[in-house]
Amino acid sequence: MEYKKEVIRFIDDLKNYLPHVSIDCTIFGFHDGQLKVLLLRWKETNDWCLPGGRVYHNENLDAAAHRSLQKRTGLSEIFLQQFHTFGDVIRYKNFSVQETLTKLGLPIEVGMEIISRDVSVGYYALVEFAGVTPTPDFFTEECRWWDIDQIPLLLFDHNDMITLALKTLRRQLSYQPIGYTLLPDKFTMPDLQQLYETILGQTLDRRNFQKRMLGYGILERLEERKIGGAHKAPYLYRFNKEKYEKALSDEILFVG
Amino acid sequence: MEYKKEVIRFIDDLKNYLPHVSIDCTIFGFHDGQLKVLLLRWKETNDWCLPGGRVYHNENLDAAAHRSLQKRTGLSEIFLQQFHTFGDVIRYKNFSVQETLTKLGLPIEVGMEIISRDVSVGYYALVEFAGVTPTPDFFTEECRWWDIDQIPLLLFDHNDMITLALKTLRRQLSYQPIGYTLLPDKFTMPDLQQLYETILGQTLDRRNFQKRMLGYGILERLEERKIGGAHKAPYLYRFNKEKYEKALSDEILFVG
DNA sequence: ACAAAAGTGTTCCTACTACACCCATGA
DNA sequence: TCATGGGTGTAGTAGGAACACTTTTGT
Repeated sequence: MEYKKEVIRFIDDLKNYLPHVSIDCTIFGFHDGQLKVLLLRWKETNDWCLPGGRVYHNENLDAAAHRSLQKRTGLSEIFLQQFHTFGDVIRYKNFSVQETLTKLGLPIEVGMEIISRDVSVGYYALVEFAGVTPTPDFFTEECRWWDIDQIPLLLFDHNDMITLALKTLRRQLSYQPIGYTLLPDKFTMPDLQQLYETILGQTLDRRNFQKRMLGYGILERLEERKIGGAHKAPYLYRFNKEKYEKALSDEILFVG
Repeated sequence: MEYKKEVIRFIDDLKNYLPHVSIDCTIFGFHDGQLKVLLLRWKETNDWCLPGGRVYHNENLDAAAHRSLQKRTGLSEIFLQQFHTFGDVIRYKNFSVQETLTKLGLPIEVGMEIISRDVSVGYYALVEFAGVTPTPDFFTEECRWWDIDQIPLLLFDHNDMITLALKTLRRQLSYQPIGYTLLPDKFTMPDLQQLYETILGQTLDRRNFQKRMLGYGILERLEERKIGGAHKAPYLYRFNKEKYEKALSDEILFVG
């Protein structure tokens, strides 16, 4: 009964959105030396997909992406970047509408909305792992992080989206700094290096990496700390926000 | 009478397209040492804009872009690249619907369609200037090239689109070769250099430029020719298509 | 013969790469 | 005390940048 009410509300809500336009977000997080992506599992199924959303009639595209992301992660200020719009007619690989609707107990009306041909604008986000509260949405009952190299077969064309998001992120790394929104406020140089190595999928020289990073002048060194770890205690660093923003807009050539 | 019939056909045709989704193309050409963009002038007005189009319900986004472009330029095989999707609610700067509809003698029904909130996918194309037959569409009566640095104030957010298209093109130049579709089949090294200089907006060293270009192994030198010009006759070159395509997909680091 | 453009090669310097030793800490 | 990881500096090298003279052709 309660569920039925929700469905009605959902269908009603659809009128408020632009038809045929959707957004999907590849949300990158970093934890335990692993690059991770936030995925959702549909109710009553074992099918996973990217978090997404729709756009209100009077809402900017970027605002819609931020709104969706905020709902899924609880975060409001995040690095969010549009990277590609997916507009093929056939975007529904690995997806049996009939089956899913039956499992969800949804009327065909909803199904038609779901499978209506959408042009989907792809965004990727870089968020601080620890600050995220994964939250499922109406269609889904589980929301959790997946290691980037263990992503299962996803619904729709979402595997392609993640692949292209990662490719774009890697390229972005070559002309913009990264890390401000992926790392906690204070972090060590090895932390930062591990992040870069994980994104790029290759190891980097410790000394050269440090030289380069410091050379860009966007880092501030604090006191020694990093208590708790074994071995020699590494320094903690923090991004200088102003200089970081400037480097972002200047598109300085970075790691390549 | 004939006009009225066309309007009816136009309105009827709208049903075949995805609502709220459009595409716009920044078509770059190169002539007389100038980078140029193809613009359209609306009937009965002095308002210019980018060529664009809509997407059929069963048509891929890229296909729609190619189709629109083909209509405007007569070219079918062109380099076409999606670069950004423009999704702000307010994309209608410099545009008085009322006034324009009156001038065009169009019913309000058409006006509503025109000003309905669209998410527009931006593409840019690189075409060979000489091969293009600029062709106006239903709403426009003039279609011609404009020098990139003399673009007037355009309708909608089309000035922003051109700016971002050029920025993306410049960046693309740093990791992909350019020129295959912008230059005629045979061209001289100074031609190619002029193209690069025009796009980048800066002069380059003749010798270093030649060394680098030849170094990438995508050019074939032909016989001396380039008849007609004064002074020493430069060699003609041609792109090696296979190697060019490979360089495109490899994303080798190029001029930066 | 001269002016204007094109062909070609070398030197210089910067920036990235590779690499080794010492220090701090927990077990 | 030893193993592990972190802090730091230097030498080598490859590739981009700067640069000059000769050749061709039309006027």
